[in-house]
Amino acid sequence: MTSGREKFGAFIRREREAREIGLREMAKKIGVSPTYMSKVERDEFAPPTEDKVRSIAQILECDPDELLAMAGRVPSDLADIIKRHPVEMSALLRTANGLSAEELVRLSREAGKAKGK
Amino acid sequence: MTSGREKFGAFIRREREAREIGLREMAKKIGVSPTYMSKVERDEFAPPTEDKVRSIAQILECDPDELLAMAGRVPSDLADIIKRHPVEMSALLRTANGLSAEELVRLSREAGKAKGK
DNA sequence: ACCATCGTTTAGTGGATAGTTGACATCTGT
DNA sequence: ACAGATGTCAACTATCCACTAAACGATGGT
Repeated sequence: MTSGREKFGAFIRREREAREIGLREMAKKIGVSPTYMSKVERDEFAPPTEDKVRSIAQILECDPDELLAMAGRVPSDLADIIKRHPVEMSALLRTANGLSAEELVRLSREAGKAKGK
Repeated sequence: MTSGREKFGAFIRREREAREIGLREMAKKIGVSPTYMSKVERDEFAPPTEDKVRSIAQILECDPDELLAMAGRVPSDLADIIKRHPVEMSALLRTANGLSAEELVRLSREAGKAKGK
């Protein structure tokens, strides 16, 4: 099994059709050719660059971070954050790995408190 | 501080020379040509792939996460972790941004407690 | 003097990434 | 009937990326 998760292309096709946007219209808004869009939506081509994925997220009104994850990309601002404190952030992420979504939210709140001081 | 602004190439050259390892020897251990090594160390070429950066870190006995950060790369295991909970992890990282190293260590311990249950 | 070793220069390669163009069949409304 | 919009196919292409080969000049030891 490649992944239990839905593929990037399949997801955006479904969401696009749900919003009754044509493939050509979508392609135009993003700034790519319809052909390319078609191949991406059928997962025949890899997902496009970060800026285009963000643009898609905006059009489909879905979370950019989630869509970028589906695209197999780390949001560039997160990459920058990690770069500022590589050792501590790596440790944090590795420890946070395996926590549930709820626990992660709690942890974020904890971080927010430290910051708010 | 482990100088935040030093370039990848300059850093590994300094560390390599400090350990009295020849450029050719280093290149051989990593599995690249001396030519390439030379250019990388003078920051004329971009840092190599993750596996080679990790191999360099081991030879120079320095932190792989830190070296990968200097190389402008996000460790692939961290990318995977983010991918598992994109929304929560993105929120966590963005909130954690701006915290000091000490506060980040405290936060990691907090995460460890939630996990250790 | 010799030459081995050092890092460097010049020039190039093979594969991946991120797309494009133009023609094509298939529906849909008038 | 046919005009227009829909998605799709085959066939490129351009630019990076990650790296190599061969020859080069400077340095140090015997």
